[in-house]
Amino acid sequence: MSDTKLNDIPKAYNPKDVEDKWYKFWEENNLFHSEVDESKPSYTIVIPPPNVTGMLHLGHVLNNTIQDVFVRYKRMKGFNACWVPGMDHASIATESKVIAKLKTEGVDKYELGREEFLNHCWDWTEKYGGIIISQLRKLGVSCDWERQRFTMDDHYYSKVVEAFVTLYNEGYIYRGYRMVNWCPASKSAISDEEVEYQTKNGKLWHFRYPLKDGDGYLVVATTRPETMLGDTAVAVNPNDERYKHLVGKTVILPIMNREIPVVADDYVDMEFGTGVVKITPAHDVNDYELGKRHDLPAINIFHPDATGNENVPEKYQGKDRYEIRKGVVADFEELALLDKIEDYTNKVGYSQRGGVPIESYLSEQWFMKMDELVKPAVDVVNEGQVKFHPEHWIKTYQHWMTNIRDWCISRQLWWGHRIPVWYHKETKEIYCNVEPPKDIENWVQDTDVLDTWASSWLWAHGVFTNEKDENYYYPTDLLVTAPDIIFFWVARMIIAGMKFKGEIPFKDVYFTSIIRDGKGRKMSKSLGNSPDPIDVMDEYGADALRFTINYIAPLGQDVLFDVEKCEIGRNFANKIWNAGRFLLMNAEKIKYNHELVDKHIDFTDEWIISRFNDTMKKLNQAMDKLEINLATKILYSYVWNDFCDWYVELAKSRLYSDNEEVQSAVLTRALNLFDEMLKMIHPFMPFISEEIWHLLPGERGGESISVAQLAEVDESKINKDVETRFEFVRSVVTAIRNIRGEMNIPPSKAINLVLKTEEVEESQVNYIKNLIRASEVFLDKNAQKPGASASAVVKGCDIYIPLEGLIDLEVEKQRVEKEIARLEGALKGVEKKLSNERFVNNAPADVVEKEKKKQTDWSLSLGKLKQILYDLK
RNA sequence: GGGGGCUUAGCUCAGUAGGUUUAGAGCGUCUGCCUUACAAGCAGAAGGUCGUUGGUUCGAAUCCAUCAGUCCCCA
Repeated sequence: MSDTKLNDIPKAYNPKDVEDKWYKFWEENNLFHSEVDESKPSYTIVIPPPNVTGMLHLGHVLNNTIQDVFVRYKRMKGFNACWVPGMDHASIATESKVIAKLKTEGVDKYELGREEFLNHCWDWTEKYGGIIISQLRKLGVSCDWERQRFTMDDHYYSKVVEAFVTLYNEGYIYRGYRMVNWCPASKSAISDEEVEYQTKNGKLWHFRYPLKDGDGYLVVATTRPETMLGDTAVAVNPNDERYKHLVGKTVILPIMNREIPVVADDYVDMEFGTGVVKITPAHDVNDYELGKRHDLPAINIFHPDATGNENVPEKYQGKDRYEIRKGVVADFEELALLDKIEDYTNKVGYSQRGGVPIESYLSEQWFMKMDELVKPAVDVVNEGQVKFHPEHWIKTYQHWMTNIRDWCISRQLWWGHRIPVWYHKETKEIYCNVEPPKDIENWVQDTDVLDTWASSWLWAHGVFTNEKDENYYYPTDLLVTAPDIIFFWVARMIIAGMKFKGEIPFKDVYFTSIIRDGKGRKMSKSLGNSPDPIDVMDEYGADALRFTINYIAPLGQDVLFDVEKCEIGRNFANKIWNAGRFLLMNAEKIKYNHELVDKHIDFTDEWIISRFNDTMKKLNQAMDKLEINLATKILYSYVWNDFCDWYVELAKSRLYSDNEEVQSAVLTRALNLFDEMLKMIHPFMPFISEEIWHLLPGERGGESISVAQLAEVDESKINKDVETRFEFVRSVVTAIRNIRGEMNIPPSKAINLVLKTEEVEESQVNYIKNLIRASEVFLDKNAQKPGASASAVVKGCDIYIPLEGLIDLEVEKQRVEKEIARLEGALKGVEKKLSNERFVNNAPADVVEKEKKKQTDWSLSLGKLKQILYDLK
């Protein structure tokens, strides 16, 4: 019971006053901590660990709000809910940021050395890791903070290394000298998935390569002139009549003055350029393959940072690849071997993290053989053990899985899980184990670390630090993630789950919308179109942001976000606040008495109870199907339309009655319904629901709404008959409000009402009277229409409003004519159906019955309206 | 080139299982209201031949095909 007075409850809801307070309360009381409890079913979510380098953005807000809604909902449904938070070390992203920071201080990574550099990374982690976590708290997430994990935690680190050793021992991991995607910025290999293709307006340079014997030359076209320094052949298509006679001949590679052969290969596209292509096996994947077929040498021309190495002319050594490009083109011009330059649009692969064009680069790397490993992961998705929402992502997943190539898992970086492999200084023997070799002085460890995703793929079980927990919480229930990491993470987690646990990592995968700005553009720092969620929460409240983002984010489609849209959530919060305020205000004068909760019940109470149960049922169904967007709409419409617009308005007459027991019964019931409604709201808007819940009189059971239990649906209370009785009242009231509106009769002006009907109950009439502010209502089954009056027909009931002196006959005629036209149109449609023999014979009987009923009802109403119109003329 | 999504009111989107009056909501627009919970509000209204063409069906926004436009992923 609260001693808050009305004066203490502000007219408008102010989230600032309440949000921090309740988060502190939840955390201090450790309400979201979960322990193994075999007597209860678990409901587990592992957070997609945000990068330590990151700041909270709207994508996180959507993603984490969805997780929180499900966790809170399940907690309130009696599950042992556990949401494990954590962070990802984000090897390449973090390392490049730390390098950039050190650079501003004039410090170089290599001068610093591995140990020192890692210390800086840990400092960075301490500093920025905390930011995103505290930002998440502001959003109200009910994570189990005692279980917070980091991919570089000792325990997790061990699991990653163990996984490597296992796969190595089983032959899934091997080392090889191969062509990889190379990021010159981070000087590391990256995986296929870390390459992003961008369309660029470039040039196509046509170079002349002189033939060794005799006159003439071949013209090759290239988008990358600088690579010609590493050319070891030119190639043509074997079917190309233009060049058949030249196959086997030799050309002189300009600048390098190297003799290189003309080879024939099907790979060459006769349509591209001149049909002659230069072959650089060391710097192009296709050329590499072609080179292997023709036994060509591969000449590497770049240092790891994509500057020229010892294999290029001295003037280009140490120069950047784009400077070399300029130089090479100039050289060709000078040699009179530049044929022409064309504009050309092509796709250039960029390093996702490094932000620079990648190189295809030959190097020694570690790879994971994927073809066997993916099989169980393909099956569990096909069989529906792991369900995708929306389902259509299955196709994308399966397509990727069945075309998968070996995964390059080594990175030439320091921040991350170091590859547990040592090489013997003398024998060059390879040792792979969790523990370093005993005679460590004779070995050197591999300097590379693992791809971040080769650590986070263990997240679903790796976050649990003992077997008891792992067995209880794993498989987890739900993974909520953006679709752009379906390959990086989702697919690989399923692979890892099947491989290391023999079980799926999660039962459902919810792919969130991608947030765009109001114009449909991706949120990006450079565009400056990405609002800071913290500012948004400061302005509108966390609840408002949470509700809004779910309200506007349909499953599986992009969501166009504008800060102003948060008004939806803010206004909704204000509505809830004021409904509460109204009830609490009355509770100061009227006694809350739980014993009266079932007393003085009429059809409006039964109606709202019916609506409540129906809503709860639909909400449960929506949540079961992971249709959170639908759930917000169900909730919104119940709260605003049913509860506030109608039920509260209907309840007023009895709250203001002179019977204290009636007052008490109505208020008690309303407060209890409001309580249940707050619980329904709570997973979506945890702060405001908690705040008001504590102001409610009566025993509310428990210290926090967040651990209260949602009402069970009582099917027997979903009452169609009662809903019909209510609908009659609503229709009559709406019809009369329409008349008031169209006739410009202000609300302050009292009216009288005549209802010509036999089937209306006194209580219905009373509610109608109150809601339309009628001074008198006359009930008469034989009523005659008063002279100057406005009329309507609702469900066979004639409504007359005498409007002597107020009525504009012309307006009234138009009103009635409009309604007649509408009904005639509708009737025509029905009659067309009913006159179609095939419809009557083939359609299900109940459908035909329904149409017949419509015909009868509308004909009746139409007849009455025509009479009314006739009288008006 | 392959795959996927989307196209419904001025805008953003719902439309679950083909039959819910002649398709709904929010925002915006228009009209009237500071009606003692809420102007962040209340009441009312206008506004759509559901992208095209065809097919299946007694019946299509809904299922199928085609085309067009648009966005994304993969190569």
